[in-house]
Amino acid sequence: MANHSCTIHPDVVDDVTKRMVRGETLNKMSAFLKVVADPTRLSIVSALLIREMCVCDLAKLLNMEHSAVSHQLAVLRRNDVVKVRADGKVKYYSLSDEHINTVFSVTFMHVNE
Amino acid sequence: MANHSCTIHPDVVDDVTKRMVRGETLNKMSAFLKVVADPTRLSIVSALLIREMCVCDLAKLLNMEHSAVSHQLAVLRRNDVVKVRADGKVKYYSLSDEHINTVFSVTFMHVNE
DNA sequence: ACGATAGATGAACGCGCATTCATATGAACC
DNA sequence: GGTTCATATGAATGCGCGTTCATCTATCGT
Repeated sequence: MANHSCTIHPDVVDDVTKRMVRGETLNKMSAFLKVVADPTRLSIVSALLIREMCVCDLAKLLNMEHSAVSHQLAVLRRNDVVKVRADGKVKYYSLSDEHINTVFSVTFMHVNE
Repeated sequence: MANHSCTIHPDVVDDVTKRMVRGETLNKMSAFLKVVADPTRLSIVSALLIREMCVCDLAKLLNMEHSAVSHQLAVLRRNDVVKVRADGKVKYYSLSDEHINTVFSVTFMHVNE
């Protein structure tokens, strides 16, 4: 893939290759960040940080169709960002992990310089 | 956009609407997360966490073309994730912010359960 | 000044993925 | 059992964006 090798510091490349995070771990990290990077899903996270909510209220809150909300919740569920609690026909979603909270907070601080 | 309103808990919707992060702040957060969510850019961040590097070495390290690396570095630069130091014709990139470090670490812990 | 090397940038292709539409499941109430 | 309400899911469309190719700028050495 790479063209004419013009590596300036082979020793640096070797050293970093050994020590950096890569492979499957990096793919998983990328996948997780992609999940929360989507504006719609980040809105959902932002709401669930305050309290658990049902799909119906989330749809109203975000001014979206139920279907779209449900699709995004499925993505969040598959990636263990949210968990579900059923109460009759209503299903309540909440965050499943403290890490989400931390990532959200740090990102919030970052964009506010 | 939303269809027949079937809101179950109007009070909850009102409350969360007032307290949740939204609007421009949320867009900025989403944009930042998208930037670091890309596998290629996350690899670059992973490498720069260890030490500053030049484009040439990064290309070798990631087995990519210089052009692709340069494009991604431009994205990272525009979003204040990395900063540049010029030394002759060689340019050394490094992370510009401690927040990146935190987001990376927390994400790493998250994917390792 | 000229060639060589490091990097940047513009344009275009191609794919991943979010939204939409339509339909399906599943629980509650009669 | 059938209807209604809350949510889920499958298929199809459309667009954002990462990669590639080609070109351009800038800096060093001679």
